[in-house]
This record gives sequence, C-alpha cells and structure tokens, in this order.
Amino acid sequence: MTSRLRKAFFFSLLEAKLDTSGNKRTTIHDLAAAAGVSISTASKALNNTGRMGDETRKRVKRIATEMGFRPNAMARGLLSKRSFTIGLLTNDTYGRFTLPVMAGVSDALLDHGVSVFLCAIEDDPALGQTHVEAMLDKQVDGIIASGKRVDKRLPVDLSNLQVPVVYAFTEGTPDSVTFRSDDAQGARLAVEWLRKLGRRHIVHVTGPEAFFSVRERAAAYREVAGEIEPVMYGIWAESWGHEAVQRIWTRPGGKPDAIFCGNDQIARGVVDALRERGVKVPQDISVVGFDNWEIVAGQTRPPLTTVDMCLKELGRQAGLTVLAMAEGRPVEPGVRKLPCRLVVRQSCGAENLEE
Amino acid sequence: MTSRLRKAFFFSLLEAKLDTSGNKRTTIHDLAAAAGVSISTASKALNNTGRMGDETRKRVKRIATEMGFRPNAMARGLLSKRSFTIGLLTNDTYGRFTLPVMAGVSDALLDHGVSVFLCAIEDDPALGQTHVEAMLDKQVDGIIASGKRVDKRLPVDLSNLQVPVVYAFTEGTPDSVTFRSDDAQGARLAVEWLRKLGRRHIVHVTGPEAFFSVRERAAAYREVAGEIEPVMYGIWAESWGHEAVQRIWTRPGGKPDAIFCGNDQIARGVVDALRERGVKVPQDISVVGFDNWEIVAGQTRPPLTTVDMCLKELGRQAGLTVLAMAEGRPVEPGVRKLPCRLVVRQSCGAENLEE
DNA sequence: TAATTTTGAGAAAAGGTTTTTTCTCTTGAC
DNA sequence: GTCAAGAGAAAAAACCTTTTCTCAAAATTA
Repeated sequence: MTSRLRKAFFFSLLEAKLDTSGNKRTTIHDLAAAAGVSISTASKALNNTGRMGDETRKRVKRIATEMGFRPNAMARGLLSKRSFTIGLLTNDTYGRFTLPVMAGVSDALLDHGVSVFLCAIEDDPALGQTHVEAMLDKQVDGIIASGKRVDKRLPVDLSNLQVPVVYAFTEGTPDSVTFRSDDAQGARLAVEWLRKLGRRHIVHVTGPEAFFSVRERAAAYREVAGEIEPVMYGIWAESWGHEAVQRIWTRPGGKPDAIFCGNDQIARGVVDALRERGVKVPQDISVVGFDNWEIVAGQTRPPLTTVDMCLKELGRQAGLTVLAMAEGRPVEPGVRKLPCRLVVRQSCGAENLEE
Repeated sequence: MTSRLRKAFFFSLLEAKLDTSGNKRTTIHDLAAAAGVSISTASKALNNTGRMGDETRKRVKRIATEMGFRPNAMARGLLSKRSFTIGLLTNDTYGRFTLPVMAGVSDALLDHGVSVFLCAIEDDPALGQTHVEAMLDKQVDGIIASGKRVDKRLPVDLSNLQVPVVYAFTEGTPDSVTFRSDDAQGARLAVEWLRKLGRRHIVHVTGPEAFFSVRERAAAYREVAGEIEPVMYGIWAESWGHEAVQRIWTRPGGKPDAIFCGNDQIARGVVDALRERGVKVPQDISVVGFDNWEIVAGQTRPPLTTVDMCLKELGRQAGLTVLAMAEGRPVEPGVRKLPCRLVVRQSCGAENLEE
C-alpha cells in the first residue's frame, strides 16, 4: 500500500464518518480526500491546468464523476468575478417577442454555462429599478434589454451600469449595441413575393404610423409594390383588419388582388372579413401577414403566409454579444439589423399560382 | 483629529490611489475604510446585528449609501449557502401557461430578494438535464417545475435533488408539493353561470379525453348542466370548434342555447362558426370558454366570457412555498387545487339577460 | 559524478462577506 | 483602589475554489 493510497483510505474513512452529520454537498475538499491528492491538484486535474501525471488526472476526474462533484459556482465566481449569469429585462408581458428572444439567448449561452434571469417589468419604472438592482446584487455578467417595440426605451436607465448592456428589439442608448429586425427587408420580401405570384394591385393595411417599424415597412411597400395606394394606418387588432376590408370594398374603384398586413392579427381580421364577403383567399386575393405568430397565423383559415423576424436568432446573437462584452472582447457599438424570412403557408396560394 | 478619523483619512487616500487602476466594485473593505471602522463593524452596521453605538451604525449606513455599496452576493452566498435564486423549469414554449406563473413567482419572490432563472426545455430530456445541472451548479435555493398540462411529467427527473422542488401546473412526484387549478370548480362556475342566465340546453365541446383536465371539467359539466348531452371530445383547435358546430347543426334534434367550451380557441371556433351560420351570440346562444387567453378571448367577436385559472396566483403560491422549503420551514406535501374565477365579457349576454 | 532541468504535487493566498471570538476601555459598585 | 460588568469595536475563522509559488524527486546534461 503506497503512502498515497493509505492517505486516501484514511481520508475516506474520515469523510464517511463526518458525512453522517448531514447531507452536505461534496466539495473539492471531499474529492481531494477521496482521491488522495491535495485540493490544488484536484482543481488542476478537473480544469486541465497545471502539471501532473496523466494517471493522476484521470483518476481524479473519474472519482469526481463517481462522487457527483460539481464545483460551487459561488466560490468560483467570487474569484473569477464572473457569475455566469445574465439578466434579460423585458416589458413584453405576453411574451410574444420576448419568449423567442429568450429561447435564442438561452440556447446560445447554455453551452457557455451561463444562465438567464428573466425579469418582466411591465412599463413600471419602479419595478424595473428593483429588478435591475436585484440583478446587480446577483453580480450578473451582463444585461439584455428587450421589449416589444424597437422605437421605445424600457422605462429604466441602464446607461451607467458597470456591466455590459445589449439591447434586443428595443431602443438602446446612442453608443450601445442594439439588435433589431430589418423591417424594410422583411416588407420587401413580402411584397416581392406577392408580385412574383403575379399580384399587381397590392394594398398595405398596417398599425399606427407612430411606430417606427410601421413607417419602415410602409416605405419598403411603396418602394417595391408597383401600383401604389395610400397606406392604411390603424391599430394592431383584428377589428382593424375587418374595418379596412369594409372600407376598401365600399369605396369606389377597383379592388386589390393582394393585401400586405402590418401584423398577423390584422391579417387574420382581413382574411375573416374577406371570407364573410365571399371573397376567396387565396384564389381571388392573396394576404400576407407579419410576425409569424403561430397561434394567429396557424389558426387562420387559410393559414397565413407571413414574415418571420427570426427573433430566436436575434436573441442568440444578443446573447453571444453580451457574453463577448462580459469577457472583455471588443464589440463594435451600433444598430445591427437582422434579416427576416418569409414563411409560406396558404394565404397567398403559392402552390396554385406557381404551377 | 482622533485616531479613528486619521485612520479613515489615510485609508481613503490609499483607496483613492488604488482606484485609479480600474473601476472595481466597492467592497465592504472600502466601506469600512471610508467609515473608519473595521470590516466586521461595517457588516454588523448594515445588517442591524451586533452591538455598536447608534451613531456609528448610522454613519456606516450613510456612507454605504453614498458609496453605492452593495454586498457581493457570491461572497454572501458562499457563507450562507443560499443563492437567493430559484429556477423555473418549463416545457411550455408559447408561454401561455408559464408566463403568468412566472409573473406570480417573480412577484412573490422579488420582495424577498430572490431572482428567477427561466429554463425552457422543450420536451427534450437532454436539454432538461443540462438546464437542471446548470441550475444546481448555480446553487439555486429551489426549483419550480411548470408545464402546460397537469397530468404530464416534465421529461426530467427531479426526485433526488438536494434542493426543494415544487410543481406548478404539471404533475409532480407522489410526495411532492403540487399546485394546480381546480378544473372541476372552474367548470361548475361556467355552467352555473349559464344556468343562472336561463340557459337550459348546454353542450360541452372540449379537447382530447386523454387530458385529465378535460375529464374533470366534463364530470363537473355532467354534474351541474341539468339536461345533459354526450360530451364532444376533440382537439384544442379552432377548427374543432367549427366542426363541432357543424355536427350539432346538421344532426337531428333540438339545438342548444349554450355551449361550454374546453378552451378559448375552441370557443372562438364555435363563435365564428355560429356567426357564419347566422346564429347570434349571445342573443340566440351563449358561449363560454376556458383559460382566459387574452389574445384569443379578447379578439373574438363578441369577446369571450371565460374561466380564468388564476395562474399568477398559482405562481405566487408556488414561489412562496419553494421559498419556505428553502428556508427549512415545514411544508405539507400534497396537491393543492386553486380556485378559478369567471371573467365575464359579452359572449353570454349577461347584461341583456340580467335586465 | 555533479549540476541543471523537468516533472509532479502540495502549501498558501486570494476573493468578499458573515459570524464568532477576543480585546480594550469605561463605568459603577464595593 | 480593586473588581466586575458590560459596551463598543476589532480580529479571526469560515465558506469553496482557483492560481501562484514552492519544493522534492526524477531525469537529463555536462
């Protein structure tokens, strides 16, 4: 029996004895004792650092697995000044935009061992402040601010924090990093698709002109729609889709052969109103939505062809960026527009028309 | 100049000098130096523990505020073995159920300084395992498992964890604490409301019989509906609502004067189908939904009267419970059913009928 | 063979806080 | 004038891990 092994034996007895007192977490101390090495050697073995015999390293790793040892993140963080934690701040209570963003962030960071605090502040500055302070107390490595509108700030000041901040789908401060979708490109995608299908008279029914996204999409529509009509601004609701159809069909003049809607809810209202009028979608008219909100786009009859803003990808990039900043890697400030993609379902009649 | 003040002066100079190197966080050490007291005194002053002069305590607190000192959660957690952090595990990607639960949890725990990790595992056992391990690494004080169905387990084993686990809107292990809504009571609420409005012939159109909630709601329907018809089981989709109306109106026999639907989507399908048939809601027939999913219930024409499962309250209670367990307070295991409430909108014609 | 390098592994410090223990005064009583 | 009590505050230990430093032994070179 070598000295090392004897020591290991002695320690494991000792530990076994102590262990009866309570079911404490196994620490690196226990691991070192069980493996018959010093704490430092155990640490180095696990982290693939330092110098030691190959056999020692393997043995420590094996025993660590057997014991189910997992290093205490707090002790580790105390030293490294990293918590491997970030905060996701949002004022989107429905989760329409935040959940996909969250999924992307989480997906990107999980591999790096980073977990995400979700903090929903519902346009309440006091609540926002409280959440931010809680996050700072928890030593988050960074914060992602997310919203439901790219031209509105969150009701909380993140400008002088000592942790990196990235904005995703919400307006950021001038010198910050901001991710948003490319609304103009998305709108072009939709309108060009309609034109490719042979549609020539395209109407744009959308949300309030006060929204930046609305203006961007409208500008793109005007740019590529060919035969242009005044953009119909309204609200983000099915009822507006209904009303818009009502207006179009009661006014004099020709009827459109396509309607490009500002979001899926409006599109759904439009489709329902058209059906009630006996206008066939997609045979008589094509309708395209925006957002790809499954629950709306998928349940519409027929299911909506719509523009997807790839929010998960947006979240992924925001996550990687805030991580890079937390690790001190240089990140260029500015607004990054991410491309949208078109999701083809049946409201434009692609299959029929392409044959 | 007293000794204490001289010391404070010396230290603050020293600190000022050191501070030029980098913008480190102010620690309790800095605070103690600035206040001219020892670290332990500073700690006790802030935590209202120990003995010291009233003046000293106040001075330390004042200086702490001035310096913007916030204790390092990791150092604190290392000692107290509490991270003031819990994990919320969910497989509900839409967030239909999880977001309200999350809001409640967060709301309940924010006052206690506890933050929430949201971990979305999409029915992927490997992903679930990874998230759970990440949470354990981060030393969460507890875990809330949440789902989209009360009779299904999350695809991850939480039974032998050394942290407390509470189940919310998902099935738990036998000896665990589980929160769920009282589906039977909710269904009774709906049907009793219809009867109170004078409806006598009530049909129940609902989701798949395999769902426990469906069976509970159906049983309650049979119990209080008076004139009973066979429950119409189907799927959770608008299309099923359409089809059900089609079936009811094409079969021989009298037509119902009320339809109690298993969820809001089905109810919406029903309402739309009725309108298309020229049957007036709520004049000719009352429709009531289940879930109170704003985006569906509110956009239906007319807006749906529906049963709200009070998921936020459910989350709140789950949060407080897991906190109690984390603090070692005794918690009785078992299934806790929380009452639902009826949200009256216009699909039952309450106003008209009550006059 | 003596001197030098390499290898393997332990000791110790650091990180920021809380808690327990210890120390130093002051004050009042005998 | 000595003691005891007690207040006020400092010192030290503890929490768990990583990292740097040190040291002994083995291997290599001169």
